[in-house]
Amino acid sequence: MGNIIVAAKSKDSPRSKESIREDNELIILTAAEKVFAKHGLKGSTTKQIADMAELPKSNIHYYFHTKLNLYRCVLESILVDWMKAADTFNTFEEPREAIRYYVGAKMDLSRVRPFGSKVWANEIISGAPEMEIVLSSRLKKWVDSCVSSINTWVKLKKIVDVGDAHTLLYMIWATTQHYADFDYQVMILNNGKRLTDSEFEEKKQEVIDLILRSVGLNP
Amino acid sequence: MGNIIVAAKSKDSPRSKESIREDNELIILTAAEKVFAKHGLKGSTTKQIADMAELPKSNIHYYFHTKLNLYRCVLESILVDWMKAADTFNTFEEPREAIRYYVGAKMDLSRVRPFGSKVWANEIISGAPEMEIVLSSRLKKWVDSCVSSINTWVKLKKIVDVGDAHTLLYMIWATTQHYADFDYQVMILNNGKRLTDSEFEEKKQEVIDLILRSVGLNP
DNA sequence: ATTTAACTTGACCAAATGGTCAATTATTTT
DNA sequence: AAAATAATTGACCATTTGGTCAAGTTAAAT
Repeated sequence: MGNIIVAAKSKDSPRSKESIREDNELIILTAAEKVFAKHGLKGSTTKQIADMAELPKSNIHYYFHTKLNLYRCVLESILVDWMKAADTFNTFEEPREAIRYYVGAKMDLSRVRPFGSKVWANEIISGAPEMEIVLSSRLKKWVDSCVSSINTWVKLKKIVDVGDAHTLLYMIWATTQHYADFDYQVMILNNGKRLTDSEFEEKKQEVIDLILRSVGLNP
Repeated sequence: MGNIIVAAKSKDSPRSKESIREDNELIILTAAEKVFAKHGLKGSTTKQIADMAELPKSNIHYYFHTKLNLYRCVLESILVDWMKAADTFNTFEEPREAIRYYVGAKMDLSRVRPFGSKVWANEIISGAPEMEIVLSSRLKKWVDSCVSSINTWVKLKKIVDVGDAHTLLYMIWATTQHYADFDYQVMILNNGKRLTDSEFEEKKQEVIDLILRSVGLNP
């Protein structure tokens, strides 16, 4: 994420239609992610998104038809990154490594794409009216497999008995996403200064250690 | 919270002006809390709030003047409960009891007043435009004292060295508030059924145990 | 009983909003 | 080069919105 490189307009080398569409869709998606993160679906206006994207409002409608459709596209695009991080959980046999990498990946995501996390947070807080299906199918499935991994670790006495595995999972999600969703509060309580990269790395390690200890593993 | 008892209108016993105001303010605040929780400040309409309160829209403006003012009142009223729970943290000498009671109190709050938690979550996600002062004064002060308690425990070797005490605090906040803010997701992942009271008590205990272990305390 | 103050509410309004459309420009295809 | 397709954008519109107001009703004060 971050910077988007836009080819400078020039009479000499016209941009191809394909790249125009790709560029503009990305510009709009990025702008929309920011605006939706701050104001939610209903609170965001197409005008705001257009201004953020530095494009006329009609242009937004040309590429995404309706605000609701754009919103859904934003959510979907975030989900891609989210699922990548999710995969790391099941690629490690040992709980120490699985937790370490998964928590790390989720912390990184909070750092790199905070707006995306906020859009999803807003969506779920308001009852997931647009993404209920995703939650009850794709997410549910992943969570189930994750829960059974944790239960296996408990049975093999590799970690402490945590009761319902969901509780552990929620703690991981909540704690890591806190640094994205509530970044503003984190900043204020850090004496008004945004965490530097190295500070953030420290916190990441602290979170990993806390969670490892919470399941009885010595970091 | 929960049910609001409204005196039945009757020609025989007219309600006093004072109680009319008190009743209506509470009815409106409660309705607004629900609506703001679901749609955020900008996404909520005074009409929605009026409908939820079963009062004409003009009535909302009569009591609270503007939507923004009503929103601020809702946030303030939630803060009262929030600060009560916060007090429990500093009323115990020993970390085990302090954590146990504070986490328990926050979990109870998530259960009893989920809408309030969501309104605050929305406010902070969108950059705390209305409540920045509260965060950087009242909350900051409380957090500072809380951090020094934790640091003392570390020095006295009563708990493990957790690094930055804020990290522990954020984990507690995030995990407990998850059950309010993301209650819908919790429900979906609980096979579409809302947690029963006894299930919730189980989760509460699991959360407490996880957090105690995370600081090296045996539950 | 009468005056005063507080509560109630439908009608109304200016501003903002999501979305459409037709006219124009730019690229691609034939 | 001409026809066809895609991108751009200002003007426009119906609907929704926060908020006002004046006319009515109810309770309190004299």
